[in-house]
Formats: sequence, C-alpha cells, structure tokens
Amino acid sequence: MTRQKIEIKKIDNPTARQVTFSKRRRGLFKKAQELSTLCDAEVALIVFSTTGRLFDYSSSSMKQVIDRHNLHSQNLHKFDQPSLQLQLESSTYAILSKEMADRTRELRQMKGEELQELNMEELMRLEKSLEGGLSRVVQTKGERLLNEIDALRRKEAQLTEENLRLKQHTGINTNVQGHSFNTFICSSSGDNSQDRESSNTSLKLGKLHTCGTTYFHHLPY
Amino acid sequence: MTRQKIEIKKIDNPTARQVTFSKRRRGLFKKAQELSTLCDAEVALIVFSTTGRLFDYSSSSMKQVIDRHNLHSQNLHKFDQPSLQLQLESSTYAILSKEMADRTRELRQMKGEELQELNMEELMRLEKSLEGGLSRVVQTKGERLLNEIDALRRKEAQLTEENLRLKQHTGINTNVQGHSFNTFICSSSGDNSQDRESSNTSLKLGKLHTCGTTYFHHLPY
DNA sequence: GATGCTATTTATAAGTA
DNA sequence: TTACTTATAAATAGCAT
Repeated sequence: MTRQKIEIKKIDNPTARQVTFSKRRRGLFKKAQELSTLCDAEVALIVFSTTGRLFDYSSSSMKQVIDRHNLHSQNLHKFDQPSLQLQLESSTYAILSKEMADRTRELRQMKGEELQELNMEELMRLEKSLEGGLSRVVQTKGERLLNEIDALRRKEAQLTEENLRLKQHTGINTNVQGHSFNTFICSSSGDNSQDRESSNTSLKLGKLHTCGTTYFHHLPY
Repeated sequence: MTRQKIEIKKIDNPTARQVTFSKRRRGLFKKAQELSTLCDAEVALIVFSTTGRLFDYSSSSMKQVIDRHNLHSQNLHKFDQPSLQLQLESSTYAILSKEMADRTRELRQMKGEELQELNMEELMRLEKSLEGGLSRVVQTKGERLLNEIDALRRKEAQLTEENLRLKQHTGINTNVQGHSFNTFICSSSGDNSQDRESSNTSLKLGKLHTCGTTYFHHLPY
C-alpha cells in the first residue's frame, strides 16, 4: 500500500509474506485495541500464522467474548439440542436477554442517549425520573458531608476542650481559636460560631434540599 | 488521525462514538481480511458494539478458529472436559446474570436508590452522570418543542395568507383572528375551537403545559 | 443511522542497515 | 529476524447531507 500498491492476494515470496504478516499483524492488533477503547466495544481477535503460531487479543477476556459470541450465534441454530434442559436454559436465556436489552436501553436513555426513539410523554417521564434521582443523590451527598462535618466539629470541640485542660494543667497560656466549620464552609449567612452540637444538622439538610444541585462543589472532596 | 489527531480514549459524545465505531469497524474488518489473504493466516475477529450488536469475521469458520485457540490456551485450564458446550452455556449464563445484576443496580442508583453503598467519589460521579443525562433530555425536549412551534407558526402564516386570499376572492368579510402561538400555548383557558389543522399537536402542547414541569426555562441548554 | 467530502494522520511496501 | 527510512497508499476526524 505504499511505494507501490499491492494486490490483495496471497504473497508468493515466503520471506516477504512473513515480513508483511509481522507488520500488518501489529497494525491490526493496534486498530482492534483502539476500536475497543474509543468506542467502548468488546473486541476479540485471534490470528494464527502460517507456521501455526497464535496471536490473540481481547478487550476483556477471550473466554467471555467467545461465550458471548456463542450466545449470539446460537440463536441461529438453537434447534440442534432436543435436550429439555437445554431448551429451558435457552428460553430463560431469551428472557434474560430481553430484560437485559430493556435495561441497557433504559440506562442509556438515562444517560441521554437514544432519546430520539422516545415520544414527548416518555421524554417528560424520563426527565422527572432524572430529576428525582439527581435530587436524591444530591441530598445523600449533602447528608454525608454534613455528617462528616459534624463529626469533625465534635472532634474539634473535644480537642479544644482537652487542649484547654492541658493548658490549665501546665499553666501555659496560649490563645488558640477554634474555627467553626459552618462559618468556614457556608459563610453566606449569619454567625454560627456558637453551635457546636449536631442540632443544626436537620436545619442544614433542609437548606441543602432547597438549594438544589451544586452545593459543596467547592469542598475539598 | 486526520483533521485533527485524536487521543485514544473513550469518545464522550455518543453520536460521534457511534459514527467512529461504524467507520473503524469496517476498517478493522477489512484489515483482518487482508491479513488473512495476503499472509495465508487464519483470522477470527469478534466485535460487540456498546449496544450489544455482534459483528464477526472469520477467514475459515469461527468454530474452527475458536477450537484451535482453545487448544493453544488450554494449557491454562485443560481440566474442563465434561461438556464443553454445557460449560460454555452455563458460564455465559453466569456472565449474563452478573451483567444483569450490575445494570439493575446502576439503574436503581440512577433513580436514587441504594445510594448507601456508594462512596463519595462514586456519588459525585453519579451526580455528574445524572446532570449530563438530564441536560440532554431537557435539550432534546426543548428542541422537539421548538420544532413543533416552528411548524405551527409556519402553518399559521400559511393559513392566514390563504385565508386572506380567499376573502379577497369571495369578497366575504369574515373576521377571523389569528392567535399568536405564544399566546396560545401560555394561556390555559383559551378557546381553541377554530384550530382545524393538526389539532392533535396543539392538544399535545396543551397537555404538556398542564403536565407542567419547568417549561422553557431550560431551553438555552 | 449512513454517506460523501477533504485535510490530515496512519499504515505500510520496498529498500537499507 | 528486527529496526529504520521514505514515498505513497489507506484510513479516518470532523463536517455537511
């Protein structure tokens, strides 16, 4: 394909054939890998040289891909096993397979793909579902963060107290100020410096919920 | 590899990913075939798209290549003689079940359930995913609605013009008022009785409005 | 989804080391 | 066999349809 265009037919010269095999094999495997990475596809490639050497590649596991391939192609000739057991298996497989397809599609749609096949009503239902999920996720995240903050604040209080006790014991007089985490994080509103107990958690939760999406994005998480 | 060099990592845009998949898949299969022809090699290639579609190629027969591959790699697990067919099937079944479970869980999590088993990082990733999906859904909805509105406007203009012409021809002086569609959509109580065309679309719009999630607020997505 | 169109990037046939 | 080089053929990313 370069210095000179070549015809696609078996290369006569064994040496040249071997060289070409080596080069093109690499190219092929590279392309296979790129396809799987770029397009999130499952790829398996098996090559035997004339001399019988094996080269293979699989984006996941060769066994998995081959199994999956068997599944797909067995649909074309699934008549060849009168075994009842097998029949049952294949029918459960069919059911599973269908459910799988449904779920996959639903998942992709929740990620905003394949929307063209939805009508307006379904689109709105999807939107509602996403809003619901998002709101719950955001709330969970908020709760999680508040809990951590609360825990930290307790620890702060505890440490401060301990500190104080130590200072009294040693008679050293250092002035250590404890920052309120509230103030630190949500400096928007009033002065919260005196609430060191969890009582304000519920309050904050409500606030989170109301405020909606981006809340703690500036937190060091 | 052309207009611009691309990085080999999963393509974010689903549409672009699909296009690339289609193009590169062809290229890959062509190369596989060329290798087998030029170098007299035995080649098997299996590709599953993200959507689960199967594409395969084999220079001889897929079964033959896979069997040969098993021979070579069986050094690693040559103990599984009982029934290769059954083993394959039951393992595929296991794989399918597992995938099914994964997908079900992911789906539930997108709907805001079972969030407790996610750590903060996963939670944030989920949030991002939801935001992305929601934004795409909202955008699709908006585009769809705008298109309909546009179509209706055109029809309105056309009908109005025709109406005028007819009136001039017949000399009849009927007073028909053309509603602005804007007005039409936003007024909940209006009298729509004179819309004789595409009444079903108008209806849909009305219904949508009633369904009333946020309406055009999201359009600029 | 696919197809067609470039401007570029890649792959690679031949040859050389 | 493997590793470079180079001129050229192929593949393909980004767009438009």
